[in-house]
Amino acid sequence: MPVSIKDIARAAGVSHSTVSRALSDSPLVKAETKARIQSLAQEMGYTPDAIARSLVMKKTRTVGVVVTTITDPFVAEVVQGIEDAAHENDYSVILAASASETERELAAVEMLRGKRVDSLIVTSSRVGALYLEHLERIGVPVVLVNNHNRQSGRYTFSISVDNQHGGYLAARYLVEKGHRRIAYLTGPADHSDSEERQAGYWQALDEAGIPFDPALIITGNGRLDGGEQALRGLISLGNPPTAVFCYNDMTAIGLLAAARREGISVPDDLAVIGFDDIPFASYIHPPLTTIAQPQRDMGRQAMDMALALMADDDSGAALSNVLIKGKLIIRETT
Amino acid sequence: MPVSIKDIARAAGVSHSTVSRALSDSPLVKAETKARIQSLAQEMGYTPDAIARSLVMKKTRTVGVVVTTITDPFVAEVVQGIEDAAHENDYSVILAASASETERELAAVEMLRGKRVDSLIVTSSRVGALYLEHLERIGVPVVLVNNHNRQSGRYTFSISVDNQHGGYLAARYLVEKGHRRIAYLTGPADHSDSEERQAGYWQALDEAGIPFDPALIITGNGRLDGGEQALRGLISLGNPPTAVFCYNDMTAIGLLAAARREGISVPDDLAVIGFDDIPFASYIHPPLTTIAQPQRDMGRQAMDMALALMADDDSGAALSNVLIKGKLIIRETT
DNA sequence: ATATAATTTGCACACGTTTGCAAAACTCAC
DNA sequence: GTGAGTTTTGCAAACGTGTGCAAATTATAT
Repeated sequence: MPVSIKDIARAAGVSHSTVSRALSDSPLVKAETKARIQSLAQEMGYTPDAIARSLVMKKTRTVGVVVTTITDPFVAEVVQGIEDAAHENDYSVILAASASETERELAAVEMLRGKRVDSLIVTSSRVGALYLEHLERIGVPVVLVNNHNRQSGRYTFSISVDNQHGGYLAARYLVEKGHRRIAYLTGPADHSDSEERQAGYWQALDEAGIPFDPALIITGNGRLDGGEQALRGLISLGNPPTAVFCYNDMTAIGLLAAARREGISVPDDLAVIGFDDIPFASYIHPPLTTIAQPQRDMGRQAMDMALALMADDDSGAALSNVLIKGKLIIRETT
Repeated sequence: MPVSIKDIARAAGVSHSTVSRALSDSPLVKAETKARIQSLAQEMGYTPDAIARSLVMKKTRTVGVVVTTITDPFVAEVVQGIEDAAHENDYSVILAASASETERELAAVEMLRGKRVDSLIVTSSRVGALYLEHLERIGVPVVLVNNHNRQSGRYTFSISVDNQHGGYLAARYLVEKGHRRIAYLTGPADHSDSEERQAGYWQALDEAGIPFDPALIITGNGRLDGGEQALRGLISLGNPPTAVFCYNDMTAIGLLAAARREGISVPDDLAVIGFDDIPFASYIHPPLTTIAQPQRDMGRQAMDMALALMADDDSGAALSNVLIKGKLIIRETT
């Protein structure tokens, strides 16, 4: 049983109220008793019970973070950014993974609601108006990472890369390099990220007057194995592409590995471009051309946004959705 | 303001005790009122306040997980394993990163103590008896991942790979391949993991009658850039090694990238072996030879151990430290 | 109809904090 | 030494739950 404020009170011969005040350095308590109580608390090994405090304060100083999987390096970077900013502001982070299953995602949100988190940060979930509604039900500020929300409510904002712009950048670059048959290797189904990147891809093709070939849209899952398996689909095509724009770097790296195994040389036989610029991207071979997102910084910004939203003052009022432009990083797979 | 048990009581015309019992499906309340209350709770959008519940129950159904950085794929896998097992058992996870700074690690533990987590899982921290003492101070079960603890107390257990054995396996394999000058590229200072792996390396060299050359111990940091920078130190050696055993895969991958840039061919000029078998290991080129740990499963096991320790029955009594043998996975960097 | 047993409900307290308000203890001036 | 003012302290209520125990209601047996 941890030592409580009452234990200290008993030891010091004062009321627990006085102890409470002394420990919060209130001017209402005499300097010497304050000192006495504080050192007493110290030696008794007192740690304030955040649970009890939360109950009366109606603040938990905790944010809930829901991710698909922490195993994706992009997500990991974002979460680390969140954790850094949270720690600096004395907040803590409850992590929940959805495994991209709607049911589990909802369960996570419900659990976080029960734990009375002060705010919710959700990264690349399967979106859906239906879902946003559920999010708002919990009644705390919500910030979406890479889930641009059009109709931001009073308390839900988003910070995301401009997916369409990024997709456009990637595809346009491939076009400039002379490619005409360019495939898009998608992320998991129903993720808005993937759809938006695809829209940018279309835009670039369209602009270049390249007709759209539905056979060039290959379904992936955003993971290494997704990219790996996708290669088959590509080479089995009668008229295979000369370049592939991948939903993310993981997918691209999977694709690269499969290509090498099949003796397909990159970038000569097949150009590959990714999305995210995860730390690994520059360490693999050939180093991956990609669209960079400031991942860790996006995490920080998401947390900062949540902090502003949670603030009592009106610092949340000035907020608006943040749309970050990704940067094309040219390396050696294109 | 979320709806409370009292709100429901008022709406149902009963006392809050009855509502409490009805919602926990107690046999003490009449079937029909129970049903009425339950559906009422449903439509009023009630979510039990875990904070209040924790206060009286003295259980938070929460575990604290402290890691160096979630950004390390090995750590991410372990944490995902923990999260999976936690979710299945209706536990939630508070994540805290230490950035390998002792001060921050201690702060994390203190914060988790304040939040009254039911248990603590700590992965690859900087160990130290001094530190373990701090861990025990919090008064909840502690399970260490990859921090073999010799003197396990009643409530602290560890699950880890047999680092020395793994290091031995790696170095012995290099010896078998004919290498005589084998370097060890360490992890961050003061991490016991690294020291133990190094001990295994020594053992293998010793067994092979290879004299120990202190110049062949290069300091890394367990990250990509650490491996990258270490290459300089290696090639500047008058009598450079023909093989390197790296503390972990990240380090190895960093080293590989630098080697390629310097025109050093792997494995011909330099053989490289890693540790962990992170998902990327088989996707890079050349695919990395490494010592595999069942990362995700270790996470699950850690959580299971914590669950047993937290159980009221004596299922924790049968526990002992778990030492897993790593497996040598031969790929193409050796 | 009455006594008794069985079921169902509510009262009150507890968990560890914070805080408004009143009471107590000091301080100072006269 | 008395009074007013100031500082310091403690009482009590509150936050949202769970639960032992007594009270109230209902069912059962005679």
